[in-house]
Amino acid sequence: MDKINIKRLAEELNLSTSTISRALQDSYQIGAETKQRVLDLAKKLNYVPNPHASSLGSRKSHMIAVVIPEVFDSYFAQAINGIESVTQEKGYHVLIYMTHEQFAKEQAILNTFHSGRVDGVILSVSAETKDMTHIQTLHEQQVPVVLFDRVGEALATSKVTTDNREGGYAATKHLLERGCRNIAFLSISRDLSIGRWRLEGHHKALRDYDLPINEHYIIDCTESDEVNGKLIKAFLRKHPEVDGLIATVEKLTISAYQACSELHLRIPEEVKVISFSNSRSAPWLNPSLTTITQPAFEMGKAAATMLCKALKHKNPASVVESVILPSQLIVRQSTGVAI
Amino acid sequence: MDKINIKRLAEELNLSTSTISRALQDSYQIGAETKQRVLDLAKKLNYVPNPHASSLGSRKSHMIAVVIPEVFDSYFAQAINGIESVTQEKGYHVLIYMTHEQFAKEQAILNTFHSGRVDGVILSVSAETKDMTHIQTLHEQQVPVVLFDRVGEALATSKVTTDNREGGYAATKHLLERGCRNIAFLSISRDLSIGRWRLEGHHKALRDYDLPINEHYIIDCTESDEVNGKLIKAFLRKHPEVDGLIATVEKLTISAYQACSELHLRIPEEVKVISFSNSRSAPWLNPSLTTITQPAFEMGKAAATMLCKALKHKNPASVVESVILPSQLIVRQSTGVAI
DNA sequence: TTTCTTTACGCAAACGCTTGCGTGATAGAA
DNA sequence: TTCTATCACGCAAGCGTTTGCGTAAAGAAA
Repeated sequence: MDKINIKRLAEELNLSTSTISRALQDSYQIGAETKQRVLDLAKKLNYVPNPHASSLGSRKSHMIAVVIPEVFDSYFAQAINGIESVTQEKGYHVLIYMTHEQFAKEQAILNTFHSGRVDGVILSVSAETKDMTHIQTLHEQQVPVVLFDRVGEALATSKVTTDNREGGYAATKHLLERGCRNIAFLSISRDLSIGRWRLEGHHKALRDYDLPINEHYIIDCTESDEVNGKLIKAFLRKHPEVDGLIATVEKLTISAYQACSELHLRIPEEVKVISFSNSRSAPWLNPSLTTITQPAFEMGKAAATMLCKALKHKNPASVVESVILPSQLIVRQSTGVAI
Repeated sequence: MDKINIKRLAEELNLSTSTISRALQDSYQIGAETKQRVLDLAKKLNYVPNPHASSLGSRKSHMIAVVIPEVFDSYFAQAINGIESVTQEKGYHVLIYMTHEQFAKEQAILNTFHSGRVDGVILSVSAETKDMTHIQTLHEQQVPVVLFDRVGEALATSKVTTDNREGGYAATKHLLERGCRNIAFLSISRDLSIGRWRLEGHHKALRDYDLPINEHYIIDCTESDEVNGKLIKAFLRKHPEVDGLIATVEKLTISAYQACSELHLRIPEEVKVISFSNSRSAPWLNPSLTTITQPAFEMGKAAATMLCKALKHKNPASVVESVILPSQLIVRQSTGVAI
């Protein structure tokens, strides 16, 4: 499987490289049929033009820079800061992409990384992602990828995670110790390893306390805050016995608070809430929020460090390592402590 | 002023391009003296190697991609989302840089944009930035830049801002109507246009209400949350008459809440707080926070749209436009409303 | 039929830098 | 003095596209 470039396409189709180039650009100078042939072969061979050659030739990079003072609050924002803290000193530039939790977008994005657009990838998979072959493929083409936070466990790539099982366990244990007996678990995705581990920790804690595991107490949330709010509200109305809520991601907390507020359920008196969260404002919420917080900045830093290290290697994709950073339980009012 | 490239350097110094290239890479193959000559000339000519040519030649891009599901909360994170929403559909890739509020970093970053690393720039200047020539220079070299939020007003570039004066006015007016008479203004930078306008609106409101303008009530905050907390605390202790606080940026709110908490000052009873903020958790703070909020997502979107539009032009840097988006006063408990 | 347009494509020169290999000097070793 | 390293640099072939210009073929106009 040698280099697949424009010349290769040209030979294969008995055309000149210029024709290929123009066909790919949908130039008016190229006949419809020829265009189609080119497009077909390109797709078949999974051809992605080399962006640097394009940029060099055309004098346009198709890149725009966003320069901002800072970005904080919320897990990923902090992680980006961590990443940037090492990349900038190592002389790397960072491109940023959002999958919006869509598998298709994630695939499309990773697909543009083939012809050397980037030297490496730091990725946190989308909630929809089950199939990991697009990551595997990238890895096989020697572009190193380090997964962080939301990882694909089967993948033989570098990983940075937190002790999610322990986190789920600690969260549940804390609620149990505060007297909760009917704990609902707000989940974003059953597929995400992160969610699975947290759930497993949750179950383990329940077992350790000889409590039953109730499938109905696991609420599968969606992308939409609005929908989630309704979901949680409906759930709480249907299950008035529920006295504890575990939000597996930050955003669900807001929906939960909102739902409780609308139902006039008092936190923590009637329902206690704990969340996996990295929000700086957790201490200042009403009531202040008990959290399991991850070392977001450090995780970003670790991911970037691992990637940069790999990149110095002759065979970057071959150097894989994993770290698991500890998360931290921070007790506040939402689980019923006095000030 | 023609193209300044490696060949040009070579001719100028009577060396070969390979020598130049190696000298710039600090290769062991090049003598110290020669290296220095090259470096000197490069600096003198403000030479920046073309990254695409480098990447093409060396087969490494020095770029890493960060792919994440989403990033929300806080102004810049939301703005990035807005930017990405248009760039992804227009086929641009976005590089992200953090200045950490340092002028030197901002300069250094923009400096790498010369040899076409990017087609355009979306920038929000750092708090330290007074001199705007680095931006001007970029603009003159035909790389279009659109300033957003924190702009340099003298610059003839595109801009996206909010009606900061009106915001400052509205915030002050609101506090005055709630009965405040001694309002402190927490500022991050006197240089930032954004701060100046907000302050001006603040002053105008005071004048309209026939109240004196007290210079001592303007607190110049720093980068450090810790320092800011102390600053505010010390201020409040020294000025017990102060009954209103305007935080010009989100992060100062946390420091303010903290300071009040430590001094056992009750919000809103003793001190009312209003903040320019985009935090999603504002409604859930304790007490919930009255805010002037900017349309962050829309601003990012507008900036990216303007940039993309300019980029289609033959002479991108020449197309400049400005939009001013309205901010919104959202009244909550921190300024004393009942639930 | 001749001439003029289109249409559809190929040629080849950039684009600006990297890098393997080669080579003349200089220096130390024998 | 001769031989062998080492040093310091130049040659030139890439890297994979883009694009201005040229042209054969085919159809339209005359």
